[in-house]
Amino acid sequence: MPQAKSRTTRKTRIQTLNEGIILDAALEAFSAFGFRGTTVDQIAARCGLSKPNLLYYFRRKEDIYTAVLERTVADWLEPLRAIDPGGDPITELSRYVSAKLRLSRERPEASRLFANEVLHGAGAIAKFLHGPLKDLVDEKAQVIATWMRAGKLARVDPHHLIFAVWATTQHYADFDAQVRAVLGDRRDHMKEAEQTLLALLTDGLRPR
Amino acid sequence: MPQAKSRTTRKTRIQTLNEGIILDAALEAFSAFGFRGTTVDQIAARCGLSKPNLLYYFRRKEDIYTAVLERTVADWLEPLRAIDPGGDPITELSRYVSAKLRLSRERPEASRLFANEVLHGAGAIAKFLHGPLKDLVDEKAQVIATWMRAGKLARVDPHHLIFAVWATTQHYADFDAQVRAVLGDRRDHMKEAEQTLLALLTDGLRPR
DNA sequence: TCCGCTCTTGACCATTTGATCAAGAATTAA
DNA sequence: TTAATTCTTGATCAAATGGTCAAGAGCGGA
Repeated sequence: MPQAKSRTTRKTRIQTLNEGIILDAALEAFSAFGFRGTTVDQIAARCGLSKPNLLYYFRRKEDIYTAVLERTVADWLEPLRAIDPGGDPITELSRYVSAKLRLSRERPEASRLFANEVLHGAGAIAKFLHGPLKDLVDEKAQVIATWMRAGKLARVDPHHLIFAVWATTQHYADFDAQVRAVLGDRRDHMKEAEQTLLALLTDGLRPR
Repeated sequence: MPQAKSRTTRKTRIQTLNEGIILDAALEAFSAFGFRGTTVDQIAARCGLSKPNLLYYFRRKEDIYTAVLERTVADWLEPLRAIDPGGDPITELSRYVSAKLRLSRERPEASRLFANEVLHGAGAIAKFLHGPLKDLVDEKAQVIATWMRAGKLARVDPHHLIFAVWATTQHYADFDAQVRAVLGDRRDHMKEAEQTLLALLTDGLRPR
């Protein structure tokens, strides 16, 4: 039982390798079908291991799920953390939008896994949401509030501003099926999405 | 088998009643746990009917699901359809945002059911997305484009503008767990949300 | 009231699925 | 090479679950 051992012993070469393979396959499966909609057999088939072999590395299906979530959630904070209080406000927020949009395009499964978890109550990541996430959001909301008090940004609620960025950017990963249905097979819609979101964020719709 | 009969015969009083009860319970269950995550027993328990009784009104679990989806999806188009080409652009779009936001607050389960379906590929509503939804969006995008050409709105991609409204408003239903975690138990955050979204949409962040 | 139709359910079935285990194969350290 | 450890899997199990069925209860129109 590698889980028990790993507290004291270093991980084997094969262990590291297979855990990675399993988590990759699990991300695809869980993000596509959800926790209950995914079977251990599916994950096993997807990564070419036998079902008992999966359960050798992760004792329970739930352990696979939480491991995948934890690996995903880590990257989630990065772009927000990168906002620089010393930078130009519009530039910093635009970079944030672009970074989140790039994540949506490059790792849509991760976004969908996260979305699915939150959508269903976020039971498995409640601690993350109330802890690290809330702390970082509060911190950056303070930064934005400072910018606003200095007259560098229009005054809106910083928290809801951050929500708006999350919503609009992750939409392209989470609601991909809907976006594709509405836009048809238009190419490169992410480029147009970025232009639109940046324009909206900085100048809004009222003509100047 | 009431389904077969209903083609020719009118629905019984009891039939109408129970189908309503079942679909209400099913909406709660499916939106909370997804299709695979919901059991027929759960729905039955929630509405006080026996499992075989549910399956008397809806032969298969999937029939319950699609029935709930159809009932939900109908309301989905309404606010967008209400956009008036003859009205003031900023006013019309602001009303659209407010209407969608109100839906998120008053019927979050419906929003989450829809979100979950799209998130997982939208297999059960593909026809709706490619048909009625796309048609209506294209129509309203034309309206918005006309407004822009007339100089009444800043020029952005109308389709992505609509996506942005969807994303930001539905976010408060779909990602409720996250919003609550970040905001704490702040009361009435929907009021602040509305102010923020309307301000962003019309004027953006650049100070004037 | 009476009869036909609708409605309800306890018992049951087949399948799926998460999880276990013992036995053997592969790997590693000496 | 050898022995200890790690890794792998076919067979199997128990529980959960979607769905069926026959038999009886309830309802509504004549």
